[in-house]
Amino acid sequence: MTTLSTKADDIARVLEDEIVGGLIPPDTVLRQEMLSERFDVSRTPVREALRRLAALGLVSFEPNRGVRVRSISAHELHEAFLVRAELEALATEVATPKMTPDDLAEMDAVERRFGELTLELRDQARSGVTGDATLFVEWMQANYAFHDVIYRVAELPLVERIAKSARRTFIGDRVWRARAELDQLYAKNDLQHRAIREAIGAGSATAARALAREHVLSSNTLIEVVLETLGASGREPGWG
Amino acid sequence: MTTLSTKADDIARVLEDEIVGGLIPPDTVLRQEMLSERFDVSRTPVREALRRLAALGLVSFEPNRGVRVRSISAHELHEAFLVRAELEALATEVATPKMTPDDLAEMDAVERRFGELTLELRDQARSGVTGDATLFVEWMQANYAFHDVIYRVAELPLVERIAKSARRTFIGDRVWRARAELDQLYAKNDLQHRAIREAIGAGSATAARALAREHVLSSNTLIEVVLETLGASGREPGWG
DNA sequence: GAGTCTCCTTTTGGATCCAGATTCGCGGTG
DNA sequence: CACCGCGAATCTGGATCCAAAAGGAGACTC
Repeated sequence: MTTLSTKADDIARVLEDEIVGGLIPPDTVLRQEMLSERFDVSRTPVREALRRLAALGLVSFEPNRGVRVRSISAHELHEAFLVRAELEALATEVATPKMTPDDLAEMDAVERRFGELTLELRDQARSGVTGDATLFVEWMQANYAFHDVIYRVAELPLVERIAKSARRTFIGDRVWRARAELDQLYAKNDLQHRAIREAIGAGSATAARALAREHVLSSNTLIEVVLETLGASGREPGWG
Repeated sequence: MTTLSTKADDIARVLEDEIVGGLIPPDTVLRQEMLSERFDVSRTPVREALRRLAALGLVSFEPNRGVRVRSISAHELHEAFLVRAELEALATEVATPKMTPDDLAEMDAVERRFGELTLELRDQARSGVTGDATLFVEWMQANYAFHDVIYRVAELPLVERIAKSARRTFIGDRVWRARAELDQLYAKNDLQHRAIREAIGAGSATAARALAREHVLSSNTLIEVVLETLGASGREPGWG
């Protein structure tokens, strides 16, 4: 039985998830000793993990002062959506002529699931229940699953990697708290998915491309509206 | 007097340049001790630097076996061009309405310089001189300088960062050896730059966008043709 | 003679140790 | 009372040390 992975990589993956998931909020200072105790290792692999996160742009080193979780500005969030819009448009265009009937069937299945979750989520949002975030997380994952089918068919690993890393700047937790205002986004996303699916089914790469681009861009505008209504919402640390 | 930068970052920057510049060829195994001797430090900062390079995708860790400089496949190179095409198109579109007369003047100056170098390079290519690569490097830098004006005006740091990182997969050294076959690329690049400049000057964001996209894509096809004619060209280590 | 087992060298991953930088509190000074 | 300087506590960056994994040469077996 070989190790197959190094501790630095394991730690990096965990921290990565926690940062992009909003569990570790922006501007948090990560103390090396704290992390080394938590993961029960020395500071050496911790620092290597932090270097990786720094290269990914998730944290920033301030020499002799510590590492800080980077906060995403509104501008950066906007840019991330622009990047995703272009790259998902590209992936959709490339994927369209490569779609097999099986792939289309998978898209339908994923989309059906997404549609169901959308309904549930809209119900919950309208009823004003401030329940847990699990439903939202599921919905988000189903949303991504739809796009992931496209990425898989497109066979553009580099594009996929970059787009997914741009996807991460979208802090789920922050937006989740405003889910009551997201009714429009839920409905529109669902409709746009169907439109993309139909364009792909019709074999129109250019239409599918345009729809994919608009889909991401419209998500962007809605998210920005929501964040604006939220204003400078307070944020609990929930960590440290 | 503070340090302002850490050794790991310094080392990472140097290695980064050497890898993207082709000075350290793909598939090279980087021995930690060798690097620590070279930079006169211990292996600790060396490994942190390597972690950063790994996160950037320039090297890959093989647990307990070492780090290897990643070789870019033809498919990856193609993808990198696709990404650049989309993102430079986006940046050009965004930059167009923001261009001031001063910016346009700078574009003209940079483009003039690029045109001169293009002529020189075509002369050298036709004369069959197998001189040093400095002229090619200058030409490449002038080429990038043109696009950099657009990036600066667009004010999309994230887009710029991603596009430039995609730019790096283009190993200058490898293509340089085929410069005699690149006469078309030289001429076409120059003409396309002018077309982009004119579209921006005319304030047509959509035209500029389309031209920028085609510009990058046509570079791609030409590069691929060249690499194909080169076939599986041998490569000297020149290192280690 | 080919294949395999063993031992030794090399190299990596991780732990521990040390020097320098930053922070903070405390007392002195105008 | 505000301000400056000094020293301890804290934390980072880097060096050194150690265990374990991979690789390779030689002996041993069939």
